[in-house]
Amino acid sequence: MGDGSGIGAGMPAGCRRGAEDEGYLRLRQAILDGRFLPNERLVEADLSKMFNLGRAAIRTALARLEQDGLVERAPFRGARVRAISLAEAIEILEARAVLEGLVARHAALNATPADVAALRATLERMEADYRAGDLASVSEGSSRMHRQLLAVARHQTAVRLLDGLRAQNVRHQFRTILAPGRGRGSIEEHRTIVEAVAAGDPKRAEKAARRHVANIADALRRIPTGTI
Amino acid sequence: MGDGSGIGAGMPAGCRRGAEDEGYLRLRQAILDGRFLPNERLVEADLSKMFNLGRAAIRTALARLEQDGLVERAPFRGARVRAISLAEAIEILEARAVLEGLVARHAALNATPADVAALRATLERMEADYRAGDLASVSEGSSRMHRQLLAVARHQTAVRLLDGLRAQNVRHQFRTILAPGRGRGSIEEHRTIVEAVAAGDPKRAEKAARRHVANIADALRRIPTGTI
DNA sequence: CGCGCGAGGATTGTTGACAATCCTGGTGAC
DNA sequence: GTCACCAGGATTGTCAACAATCCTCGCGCG
Repeated sequence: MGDGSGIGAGMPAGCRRGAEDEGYLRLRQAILDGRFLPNERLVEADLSKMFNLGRAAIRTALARLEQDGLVERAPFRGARVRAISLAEAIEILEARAVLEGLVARHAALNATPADVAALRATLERMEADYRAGDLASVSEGSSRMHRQLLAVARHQTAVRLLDGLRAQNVRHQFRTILAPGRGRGSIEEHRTIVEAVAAGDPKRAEKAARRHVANIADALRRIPTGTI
Repeated sequence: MGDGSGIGAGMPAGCRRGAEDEGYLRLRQAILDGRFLPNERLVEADLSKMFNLGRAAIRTALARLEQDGLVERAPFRGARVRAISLAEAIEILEARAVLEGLVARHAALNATPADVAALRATLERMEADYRAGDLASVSEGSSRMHRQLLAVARHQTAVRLLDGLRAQNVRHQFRTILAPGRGRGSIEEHRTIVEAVAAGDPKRAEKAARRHVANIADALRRIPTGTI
């Protein structure tokens, strides 16, 4: 079937893993992008047609996503997007807080001057975006900084865990951005982390990162039971 | 080979999840029990015969175990037990340290008098085992206490993450038990945690738990490159 | 009118066979 | 002797069909 060719059009030949992995990655991204609602059923046949992949590939992708905590599966009843309650989102943020603290600590220990420069550049861009009122870009900058810190920390285990956790509460993320006044504080918190990393102060870096994520959790707690 | 121990013969019909889950659980347990060596190849056909399960069930089990970080899979080259280096084991312990700290903090906030009594009972038993020179039982008691703390903390996310992490460095675990003098110190650390939880002091409980796991990591660091 | 209940459709779980790919061993040229 | 190279076997990836199970809807009964 030539139809399969259309799938990963933009992908270079360097794609190590076959269609199986592709199904996993694309389905995961689809869930993260909100193209499937929480509790929406994920019917294997539908997904198979939608992604032009065999049912087997879809099936293993669903198994892996279940292990990630992104979908739920019941024996003969199929898979559905796991709905993450507010309480669970807060739990996830609590776990993220301590892990991001660990990352910041290691980042402070390992950062080179070049790393610090890159972090500062990201921070400046966030400030500019904030002054321009572009909150979406501020949020994106925050993601970027987290990724930079992960890279600097050189801690594969923390990377793996945080990837999973960040994916899980991506749906609740946008709420915190809208919290009034949160933008300003968020940038200050990022600055504190960067400065601690720049100073090579692991304890302060850890504390700052923890505080930052804990503040996000508090912001979530403060927004009671808003719809979706 | 009687190792199969009579496949699923004794299982009542009450098994919630189908054969698929059974394959996952049994294969996982087999890896954790060391019945497969690190880097050993996991051939689907062999496992299928060994566990009397279809190749499909084995395949999804392997996919899930890969997501757990217990096996590695390459596109057409099959799966093998992931070998966890000493460096990675230390990373995992670092992550565990902060997460167990989180658990201890929540345990201190949630513990009822009955919970505290149960924790103290476990501690006493560990002391008795230690005085009797039964280090294996001491280690088991330590596991038991961790499980109790998880139950008291009521933090599903932390439970999930720690389950995965503890499974991963089960292979390196036995080394730390043998570290000279570690047993005594370990029991003292457990006592510190329990007392902090009993006092309802979250900060102290977190610190104590972190310190405890950090000490295990240090013990690992001190044993250089011992074989296996 | 409410409710157990069975038939039918829909969906998943499983099996077997086939295609695609990788690894191993041997062979020949230089 | 060493290296490129190519069959042959072993193993995984994929597909289509079948069996098992669940959910829904309509029907008869109290």
